[in-house]
Amino acid sequence: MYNHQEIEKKWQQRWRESNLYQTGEDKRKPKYYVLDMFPYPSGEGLHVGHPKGYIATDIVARKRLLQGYNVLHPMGWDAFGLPAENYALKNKVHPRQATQKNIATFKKQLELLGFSYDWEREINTTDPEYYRFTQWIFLQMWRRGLAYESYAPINWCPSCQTGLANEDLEDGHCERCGSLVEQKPMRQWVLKITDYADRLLDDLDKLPDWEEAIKEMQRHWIGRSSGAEIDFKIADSEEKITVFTTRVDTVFGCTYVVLAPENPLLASLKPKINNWFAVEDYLQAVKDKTDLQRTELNKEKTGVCLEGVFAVNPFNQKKVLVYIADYVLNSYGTGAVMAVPAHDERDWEFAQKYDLPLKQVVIAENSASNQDNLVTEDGVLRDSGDFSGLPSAEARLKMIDWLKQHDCGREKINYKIKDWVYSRQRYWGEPIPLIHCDKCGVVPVPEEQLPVTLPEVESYAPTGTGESPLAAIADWANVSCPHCGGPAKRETNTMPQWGGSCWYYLRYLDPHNQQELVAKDLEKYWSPVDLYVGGAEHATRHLIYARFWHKFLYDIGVVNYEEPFTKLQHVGLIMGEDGRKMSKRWGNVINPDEMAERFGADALRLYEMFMGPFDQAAAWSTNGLSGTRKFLEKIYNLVESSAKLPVKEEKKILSLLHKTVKKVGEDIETFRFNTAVSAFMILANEMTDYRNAHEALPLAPENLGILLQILAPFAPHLSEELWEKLGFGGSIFKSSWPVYQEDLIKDEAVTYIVQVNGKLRAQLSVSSEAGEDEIARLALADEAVSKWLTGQEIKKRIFVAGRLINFVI
RNA sequence: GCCGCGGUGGCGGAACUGGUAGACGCGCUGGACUUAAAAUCCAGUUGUAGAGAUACAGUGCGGGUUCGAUUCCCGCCCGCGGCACCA
Repeated sequence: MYNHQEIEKKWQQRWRESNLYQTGEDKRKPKYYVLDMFPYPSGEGLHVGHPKGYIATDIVARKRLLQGYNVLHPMGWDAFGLPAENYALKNKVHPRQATQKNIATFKKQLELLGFSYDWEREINTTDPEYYRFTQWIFLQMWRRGLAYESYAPINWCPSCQTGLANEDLEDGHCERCGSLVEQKPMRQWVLKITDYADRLLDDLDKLPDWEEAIKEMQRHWIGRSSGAEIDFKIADSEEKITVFTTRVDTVFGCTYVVLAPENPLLASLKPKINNWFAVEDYLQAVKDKTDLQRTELNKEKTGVCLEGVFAVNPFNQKKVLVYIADYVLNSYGTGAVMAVPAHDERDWEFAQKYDLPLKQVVIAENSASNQDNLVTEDGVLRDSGDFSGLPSAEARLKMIDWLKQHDCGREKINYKIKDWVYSRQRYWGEPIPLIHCDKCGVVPVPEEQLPVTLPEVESYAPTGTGESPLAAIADWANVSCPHCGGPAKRETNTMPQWGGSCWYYLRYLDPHNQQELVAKDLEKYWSPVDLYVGGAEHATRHLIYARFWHKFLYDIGVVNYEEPFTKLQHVGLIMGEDGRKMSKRWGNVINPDEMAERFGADALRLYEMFMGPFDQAAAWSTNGLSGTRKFLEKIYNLVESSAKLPVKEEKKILSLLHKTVKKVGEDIETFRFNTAVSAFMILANEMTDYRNAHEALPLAPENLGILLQILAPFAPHLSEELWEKLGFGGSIFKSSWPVYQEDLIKDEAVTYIVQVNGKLRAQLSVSSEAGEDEIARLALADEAVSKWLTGQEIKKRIFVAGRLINFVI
């Protein structure tokens, strides 16, 4: 009887006691670094979806172990962040205590599933010994001008009472709590990720083993577009309006210019504006709109003309009208556009509404546009002075040259990605290691004084004033300036959730190093991460941030490689049995502990891999889990009966075993675990059928051992147990990954299909040596084939070696 | 609107570079064992017609290329994910 509870407990204990999963350091062996995205230890514990990715990495890690690699397979905790803090607030416990408790739960759950983590290397982002280096990296960025103070309006979550980065928004709402986010001007620390935008974009091409989908998401997020800035002088004034455009070629079609309502230029234009009251009304109306209302898709465009103000097109000296309108964003480009209604959809809509003139200057063949007088694609220029007759692409280059020569414009590249708002007005995060001195300005905390630890506070509730709760701790916040010794104040904002996860994969390489974040030789040996598995939701957050920090660390010589993660694989979600996302709210959460208890961790591991393609979402089915459980029972019974039954080694099954070794090996590499599990099942079914029919086992014990070796990464507990039962001795993971034999895989007989006009009419089993003519002769002799051919002329014969023969009549 | 992914039995899904559609699993139906049930084992399970051999239809829809299309091309529909007035 297969007693999974006993077996799994026994082997988990043995693995622990023998330190089986301690990372190998034998420098003669090749290395393999397999990494999971470390979890945020929430109060709810793991549900059955979390381990899916961990099972896959565990399979790969165990296979590499059997293949003789030094395998690094660590786990840790991304434990700073709002949920722990909110939980702590509600339950009046310190976030540290809540976090510790949650980590203990998570760890226990992970151990129940039999993962091969090296717990010696466990890390925790909230450990001061860890975050001293998070702070250290921040300081290096500050020193190089990559961290700066900004007073620009930022996203503010009124419920979490903190500023947020662009990446923290979903549909204009706070990603954490769902509240509508407001714009609020306040002092913030911001990281200059835009300095790295080009490299973050271009280097994606150096990552062939990243899924195209994720790279595409990052490309869009970075959103590089190249074009030009053009200066429009204001008539009878020293002021000018600079616009950004990707379509300089349409500049002769510009019939007006539009400023974003927030554009600061408006204030200096005020004296010239004849209808200031109307303008003020409009500004007020815009202000009253939420961001969502403003960006609503089908909203009709609105705006107000600045009467009395004219902008001058530098190319033809034409005076055009100036508008303000909220379809122009102040946060992108220059906060001003030249409007070319004949060649831009938005300008076209606006011009229709306000009856503004339209001038076509690009003629495109086969224009796809179905709106009158709107041509958005490239073409050939006309009515464009010296540039008439040029194709758009060429015109753009020449016109940018012209702008440079006449000093009224320049080439310009814009990005959608914004600098990373990096400070939070909350308690449970890494303190930002800076000090404000009235005399010396911003002064870094000396590196030997790191970490700046979080102080104990009475209340970690957010203040809502834009200041962190840390500001209220006078004896922590008030310090003397490290520079001049005078009275000074600590920076009291903390770092965001995503800070600690930007470099954690480096800390695993050298987790106890007190001197530096990672020793050079260890970094050189283990980097980069060979395989990184996690959810696609991190595509434009963690994965961009981490790449940014990594490139910075490369620039300052801390790491050797420009990209941290060689291969990235995303894991599809596991949904509830009702097809909805697993959540307490729907009551459809399945707990892995309970499933492991009932069916066994091995059956659970196998089932999660069997559910479907690894990267696709799939709905949970406890019935499905009973299927992989039955499969394991079959394996158990087969091996057990080997003690009682004679062995009659069967060539066909031995061949199937070797085919399975090949298939499973390949499927693990390509993340097609579902078909690997299916291959195991086919083999087990064949063996069981044989045993039932012949009262004998078709495979000798050493061949059963091969089966166990390839099964071991999937079902480690059972494989160990049966390995021991067969008397092999020692852990199965100290053995090696089997090599399949080509000669055993080759089939002696091949099944040919016989088609007439492409329709299947018969099957032929022939020797793999047989040639085309022989097969044709055999096929024609077959009654099932000949009856379709009598009285017909065979026009053509198609032969595919090893597969089919097709007669065309 | 743009970008990406997907649509195959009652369900989850197989099918390598165009070559036996529905592997494997779940569920269901019938049978064996049992006083009975569960478990287990055996058989069946895309639809239509037929007792049956078999025939025809069939991979979201409509066309096309091909001896042959789930696979390639053109035009649509639907679902999921991302971005979204980005000039």
